[in-house]
Amino acid sequence: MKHESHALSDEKAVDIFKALSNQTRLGILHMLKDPETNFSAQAHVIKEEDFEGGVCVSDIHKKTGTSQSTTSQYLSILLQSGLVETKRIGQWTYYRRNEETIKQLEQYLQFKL
Amino acid sequence: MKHESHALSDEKAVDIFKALSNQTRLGILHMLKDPETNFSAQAHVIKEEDFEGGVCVSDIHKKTGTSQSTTSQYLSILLQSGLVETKRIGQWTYYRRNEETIKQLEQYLQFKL
DNA sequence: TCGATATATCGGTAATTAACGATATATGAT
DNA sequence: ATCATATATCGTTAATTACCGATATATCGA
Repeated sequence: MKHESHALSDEKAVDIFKALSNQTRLGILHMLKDPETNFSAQAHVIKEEDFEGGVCVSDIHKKTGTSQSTTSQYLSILLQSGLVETKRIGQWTYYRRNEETIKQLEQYLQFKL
Repeated sequence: MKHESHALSDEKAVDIFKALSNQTRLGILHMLKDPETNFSAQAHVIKEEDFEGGVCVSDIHKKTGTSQSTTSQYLSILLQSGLVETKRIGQWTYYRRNEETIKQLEQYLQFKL
């Protein structure tokens, strides 16, 4: 049985809006929407490891035009807001969109904003 | 003939997210969703003046818990982002939600984010 | 065990935002 | 013309955010 997604609080929504208030972070979210086309074939997306759509930090870093540390921090901001989720596999940390939160944000806009 | 609402650019979307990244400004937008219940009956919403749903700055100020100047600035931020529209009538400046922009933001979330 | 690679964290400076009180400006009433 | 009310703007300080380079940590391969 799949648990229901409960509605976002205003405080949580503000956190998400803050995370989205930056061109680079918004760009990361865009790229992660279609990893196949946005990242090179040799990107370390290991299908067997059950984290489909995940992209490692260094691949994201190459695309952002910001430093490695900034990329890492931005990913952590996106993570804390719930917009992405993460999994460590070996020496890599993969990030992918959390579509559940994104759906909740859509609902917030439609019904609560 | 009604002109089409064109899609938001990423830059414009970031501006809107910035405007929404603050509890007070988000609260103003919420209040303006239902002016009848959120503002006193004697609020200066003059129907003949053709700006239905508009609420004047001082009425909004009373509800926000911030100073008059902060309220005014926050309204100006919301205005610049396009989330509200404004009309001066006599000595009052009325603000109301710009549902067109809000709809565009919903579309942005659904199709571009 | 020793490097090499991947990522996170720390410590910093510059820029932006939050929020205020004081003041300027615009309008309306007397 | 003068005063009162409504709103905007200015000038300020504190807090937060945008980044960075340097360094710490974790994992892999030889």
